[in-house]
Amino acid sequence: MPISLPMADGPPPERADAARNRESILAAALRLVETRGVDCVTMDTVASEAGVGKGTLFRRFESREGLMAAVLNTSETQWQASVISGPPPLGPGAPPMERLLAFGHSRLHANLMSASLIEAAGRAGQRSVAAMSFANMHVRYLLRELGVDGDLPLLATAILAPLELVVLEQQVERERIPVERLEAAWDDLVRRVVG
Amino acid sequence: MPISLPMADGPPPERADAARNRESILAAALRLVETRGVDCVTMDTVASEAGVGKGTLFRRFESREGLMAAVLNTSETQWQASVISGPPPLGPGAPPMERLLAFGHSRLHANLMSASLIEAAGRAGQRSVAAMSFANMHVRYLLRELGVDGDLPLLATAILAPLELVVLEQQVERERIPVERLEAAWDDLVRRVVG
DNA sequence: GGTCTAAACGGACCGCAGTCCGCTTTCATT
DNA sequence: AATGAAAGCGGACTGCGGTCCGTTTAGACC
Repeated sequence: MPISLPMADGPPPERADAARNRESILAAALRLVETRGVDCVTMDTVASEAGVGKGTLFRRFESREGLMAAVLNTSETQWQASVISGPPPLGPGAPPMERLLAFGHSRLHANLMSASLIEAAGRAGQRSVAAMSFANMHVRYLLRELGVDGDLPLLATAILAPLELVVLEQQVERERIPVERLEAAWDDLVRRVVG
Repeated sequence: MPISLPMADGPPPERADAARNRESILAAALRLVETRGVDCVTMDTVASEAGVGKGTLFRRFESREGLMAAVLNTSETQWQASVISGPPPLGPGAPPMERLLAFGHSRLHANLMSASLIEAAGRAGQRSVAAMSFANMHVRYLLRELGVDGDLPLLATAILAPLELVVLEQQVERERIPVERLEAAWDDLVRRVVG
């Protein structure tokens, strides 16, 4: 006999139809993004493809940016998994400096890879606490491991900043700088900061 | 008697009415942005306030982002002037390291100050070659002055990256980090990089 | 001043993101 | 199984960015 005690009982559970709809929306969005490309995916299309009304999309995902952030999140999660438990040097097992450099390269490539999706996710992609704060936390951990001292959270942010898409795109698309040079420059930055 | 030699004669000159319209559009946009705030300024409003048709706006400024970038450019230009010829330590006269630190602080504040406008300018704000490449050039110059060697263009980009609005906003709005701490962390970064 | 052409103009029009509100479904309770 | 209320649903509707194209105008040349 469940009695209601005066505790914070969190957000109310999701209704069955709501869950079903969310999954089918996400699946439809993922499929459409893969086949047509992000820019050609409209909310109406996703809605009709998922077999729901437009209002449902917006109730579940807040905005187009929110939906795209959710799509992006699927690949982001996979990437995080390979950082946490994948093979070295990205995953655990390699010495910290090697891990850090591998991390930077990997993130650089990942960001360029899903560039259009990241852009479409916009602020929502940035502020998904998961995305940014995971990377920051990991870098912080590696810096501590390397014996760096100082304001680690902000130092981590500082060395992650050049890997942000806005910066990368300027360099790759506008200035035609080859990726290898970006990697080398990032390695240099890290060594200066750590050293 | 002007004869037409086979030379590249650049872009054709702007017609008088076109110039007049551009100015009145820019003035109207500036005024509206100041009074109502960026987010409440629609293209239709700007058009009617400037006394021109909507088509004219888009022919002159390409897009809403382009128009906002043009508005932003007016304050950006003032800022550049104070870097080039203002009083030290931001302007010339102070030792390079002091200038560099003053530059970072100034840019940090400037970015936060015109946050909404920068966001509204979006990609157009980023890629206005003037904005980014001026800052990069200046930092490059100061680094050279300080005897730093390495890939200076990319090193400059790297230390400018944490000052980008996307990064700052995450820290200030999301993580509630006080500005003074951001300044201190940037100083620390610079000192590590310069060695 | 007349004429001719390229440039500029402007507002009707379109597509899409996002809102609103009356209807439907779920499910806890009995 | 019946019931009631809260959560969910969906599609018509709005507002804005952006385009299109028939009309107007600047200004070069005669």
